[in-house]
Formats: sequence, structure tokens, C-alpha cells
Amino acid sequence: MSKNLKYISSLLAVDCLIFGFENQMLKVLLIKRKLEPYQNEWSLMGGFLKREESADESASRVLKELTGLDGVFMEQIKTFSKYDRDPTERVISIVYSSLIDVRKFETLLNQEYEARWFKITEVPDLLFDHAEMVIAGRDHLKKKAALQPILFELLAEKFTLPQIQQLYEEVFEANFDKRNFSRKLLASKLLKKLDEKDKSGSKKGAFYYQLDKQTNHYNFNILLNLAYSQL
Amino acid sequence: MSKNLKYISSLLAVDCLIFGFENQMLKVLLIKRKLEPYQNEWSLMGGFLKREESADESASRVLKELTGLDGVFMEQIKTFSKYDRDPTERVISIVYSSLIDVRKFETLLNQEYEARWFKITEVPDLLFDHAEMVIAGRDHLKKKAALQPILFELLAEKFTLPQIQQLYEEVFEANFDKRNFSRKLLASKLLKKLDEKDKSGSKKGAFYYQLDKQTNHYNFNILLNLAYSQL
DNA sequence: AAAGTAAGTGTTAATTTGACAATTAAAAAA
DNA sequence: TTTTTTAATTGTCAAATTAACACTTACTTT
Repeated sequence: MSKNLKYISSLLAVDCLIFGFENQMLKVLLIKRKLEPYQNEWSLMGGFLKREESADESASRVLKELTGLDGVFMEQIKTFSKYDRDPTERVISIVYSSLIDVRKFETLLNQEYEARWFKITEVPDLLFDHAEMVIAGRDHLKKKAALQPILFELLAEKFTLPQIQQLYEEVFEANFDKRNFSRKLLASKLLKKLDEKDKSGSKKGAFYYQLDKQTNHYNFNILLNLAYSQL
Repeated sequence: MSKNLKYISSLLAVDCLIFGFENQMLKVLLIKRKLEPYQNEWSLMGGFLKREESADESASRVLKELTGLDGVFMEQIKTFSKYDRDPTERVISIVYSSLIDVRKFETLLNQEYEARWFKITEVPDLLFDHAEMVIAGRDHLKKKAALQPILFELLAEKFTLPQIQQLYEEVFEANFDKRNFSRKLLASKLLKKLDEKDKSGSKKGAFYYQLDKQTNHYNFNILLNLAYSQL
């Protein structure tokens, strides 16, 4: 294929780092390989690029294949290219990170795969260099979340202040004072308070909020400082 | 090579976005292609991965080939993979960004290439998707520089406050008040004032500073706020 | 000696921060 | 009905940080 034998060609793969937030915990979705070689090893969900497919398209396809989800937030993180990362043959992998609302697909999980959510701190040994991918993705998430209000992608349409704070604490591996946290978050004008309450977490119940799509001119740097010391 | 014809293999390339700061302006180093096809088109400096080479290694090699420089700050930015991005054959390109001190290699430029510095705002039409690469790299530089004191890589060992301010203004496309800027920057404890002055820019002369390698416990988020509104 | 030029420097009012604990709403238990 | 329990909600204040603003200084050139 290549005209020049000095240079090599390679298979192109994508691997998807799928983040979710469930039971107050940041989790990643992993699959167990059913075929040899490397049967029963846990890994990120991945796949090869098809002819005429870009990596973005391929990653979306792979994500949909596993979760049934479309139009999910997804971003390219990093490309892994060590020549022997896959001992079988040369494959480079372009890693994507996606943030999904776990409730949206719980029952849609493709039954061809054995998939499971793992707490981010309890990821098992993974295939090839996939452990590095998890680290890179997590690191990227921190930085992204410090600069942009992206973590809402992990929550349901409606969420409570305690929930979103818990999520930030998980992502940044830090604890925040709830008075200061809510003050800053609400100052962003990003959230709209609803009348309804979530009673599942406490007797008093916590008011639901949702993203206020009206306000585009928000101030998000307020969260940034809060998060900075954890970057 | 691939066992499965549904999937394709591809040549692997790296392209290097080389930033420099010269005459108070942020610039990128581009090369003019000497061979057909696409003769005389400007592009990023690039090359193909060799057997057993990772993209990181390849990018370092390519950078050295052009500039003679070793051990330069370099970071993977993004991978470009549209199937027809190179009409000749399928090639994906892993783009790297490097920050160099232009003074370090002015005379070392490899004569095989016709290379030229372009002001970042005056980049000519580029080969393939290289214009997108420049945009991605610039955006990445902004975000990186807002979180870390990385722009010093673009300056000489010794630099003046007006110089570093000019650099920040170029990168963030903004103007900063010099009193506030220097106060914040110096509060980071990152700089050491030298006795010597740079007389080239003014009659009075401006004191040189250099990075103080003693202090590791700096406070850099001070610059972050300053830059935030430009991200 | 005077003029010109860019570097360097300080103050203040307004805002934001971080540290801190009492009150409230609702359900469950007594 | 009353009391208890649990988690959500809310406010204050001193300290730190910010943004806005203009004059003085050092040196060169005329």
C-alpha cells in the first residue's frame, strides 16, 4: 500500500472512554473480551476504522454500538502509537472520551458485549495500554471541567445541588464547602431552580435544578478557581 | 496486512506546529514543498512514522530534522483522520505543537527545506487540512498557557517584563494593564530579577528577568484569571 | 540642558474569597 | 400529636484579590 517501505502502515482503531455518574460515583464503562486472544480481559470499548470513515465517525459508531446512544458529548483525547502496543500487529488507537447520562441507556446495553460500570478508582487491570488511556482521559476531564460547564452531561435533565457538588468532588478528588460551592455555582446564572424536589436522598428533599438554556453569557470562571488547586 | 478487509490500514504521519516569538509577534514556522505533487504549497513540517517508531519519537525526529533542536517542549495536540484529507492515499496525521526559542536555531535551519516564520495572523493558504491544524494548535496553546507557565519556552533565557506581557497579549489576543500584569506575574514568585538591562527596546532600558528554578511552589492561577475571559 | 521615550511604580474602591454553624423541611418514630 | 432524625438550605464577616486609573523615573538623543 505504501510506496515507501521505510514507512509503515497501520490499522487504525478508536477506543472510547465512557464516563458515567451513578450512585454518587464517577464510573467508566468497560467491556470484557469474549474472544481469543486476550479472552476475558477488560478493556475500553473500541473498534477499527472503516474505509472512508474518520476517527470521529468511527468513535460515534462504536459508542452507539455499545450503548445505543446517539449525539452524545464526545471528544478526542489522545492517540496511542507505540509500535508494539498491540503485540499482534501494528495498530494505533485514537482515544475518545464521552460523558453520558447512565439512566438514558441502562436497558439498551448491547447484549453481545459484557459491559460493566467500574468506579474510577477501582478499574481492574486492562488490555494493552488501556490503563494509560483511562488516566489520560481522567486528567483531560479535570482540565476540561475546570474551564467549561461540561459535567452536566453526566447528570439527568434535572439534578440537585448536592448531586452536582458530589460530582465535582469526585472529578476533582476534593471536598468543597457546600455554602461556598452553591454560592459560586448559582452565581454563574447557569442553573434554573425548579419547584419540584428530589425526595430520594433525604427527608427534606432537595430542589431540582436544570441548565438554563436562556443564559449564554454565563460566568463560569467562578468554578475554575475552586477547581484550580486540584489540577 | 490487515486480516479483515472491512478495515483499512493507513500511513501514519506527524505534523509539527512550531511556535516562535519574534519581533513581539507570535509566529509559526512553515515550509514550502519543493516536490510534486503540491509543489510550492506551504505546510507544516511533517513526516511519516518509521517502523518501530512512536508518534512522539517521530515528531521529535522531524522537529530536529528541520530545526536542529533537541529536547524542545512538545505536546500531542490532535489527530486528523478524514479519509480523503490527503487525496493521494490514506494518511492520518498526528499533530504536535512545540514551543521554541527562535534565537536558538536561526542559523541551523536545514537547507533542504524552504522554511519561513509567519505571523500567526498571516498564515498563507496551507496544504490539505493544515489550516485546521494551526487553529487547533493555537486554541490548545491558549488553554495550556492559561493553566501553566509554559510561554517562557518561547522566550530567551533572559527576558523583560514588557516582552513577556507582549507575548501573553499575542497569545490571548487581548491587552492587559501593565501594572496589574506585572503585579500578578511577580506574585507568582516564578521570576528572578537580574541586574542587567535590555536597552534595545527603549532608552531607559528594561530589566531582565529569568525563571527562578528554585521556586517550585509557585502560584500560577493568578495568571489564569487574567486570561480566562479570552479562552 | 532640554526633549523624548518607554519602563516602572501605588492607591483605592469594589468584588470575591474562604472559613465558619444555625435553621428548616419533611419523614419516621415515639 | 409530639418528638426525633436527617440532610438541605441559608448568612456573616474578615481577609484577599481585583480592576481601574496616571504620574515619575532612567536613559538617550538632540
